[in-house]
Amino acid sequence: MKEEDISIREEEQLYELAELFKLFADNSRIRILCSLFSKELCVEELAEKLEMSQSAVSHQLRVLKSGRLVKGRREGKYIYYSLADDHVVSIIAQGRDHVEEEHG
Amino acid sequence: MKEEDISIREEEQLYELAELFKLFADNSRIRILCSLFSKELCVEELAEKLEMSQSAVSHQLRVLKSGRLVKGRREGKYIYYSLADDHVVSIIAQGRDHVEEEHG
DNA sequence: TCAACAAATGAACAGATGTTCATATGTAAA
DNA sequence: TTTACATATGAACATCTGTTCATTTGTTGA
Repeated sequence: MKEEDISIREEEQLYELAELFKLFADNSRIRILCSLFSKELCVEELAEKLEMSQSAVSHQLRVLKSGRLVKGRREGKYIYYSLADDHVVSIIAQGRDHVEEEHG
Repeated sequence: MKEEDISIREEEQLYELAELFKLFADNSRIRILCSLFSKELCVEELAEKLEMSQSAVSHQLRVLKSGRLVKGRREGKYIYYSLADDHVVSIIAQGRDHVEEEHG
């Protein structure tokens, strides 16, 4: 038996980590998340702002919600979505730093 | 014309950001990157350690290299790969914090 | 209840992605 | 140059993923 610096426990974590990064690994989802930085928006507002169909936005919000990156708040006919977590902002900021440095 | 808090310049950045996160959004690639945290490894070492084929590892290293996340150093027959950038560690660490908190 | 609107959902489709298999390239030692 | 080994690469294939389209669910106001 040989030494491993990655235990089985950590293997599970790495899998979850990959799953987390998948949520950020799509242009539509990144744009949705960034749109929610400053204020909550309903589905139609997102769709119009991002020039996506209502259906496409809704499908992606579903993905983001199941990944606990956004949350929805019903107000009458509308459901307002916002970021579920400050981590979202810091993860994106970290990535942005990397992208910016590559151009420097 | 309506106000946008996301300029065209930023749209490009968001696209690049999604491309960056794609590199982390795969279990094989995450495992390769984490294996390179502590020390550089050649392709065969990675393949054995991660129980992947030589070809699969090589294909993924190509992706990671083109994304400037790893770099290779030839030493005779072997090519030793290592992380190209400290950002890799901090991005993964940031993600790990998020994953860990979700379990807490 | 009905009409109108907002959001969610499922099926279908096209495009992207990761692996395998076979092969080519590159390096070192005989 | 030959042989052996390390790595890279291209094609093929199966799987995954994001969008569209059609429809359903849920809410409000008449």
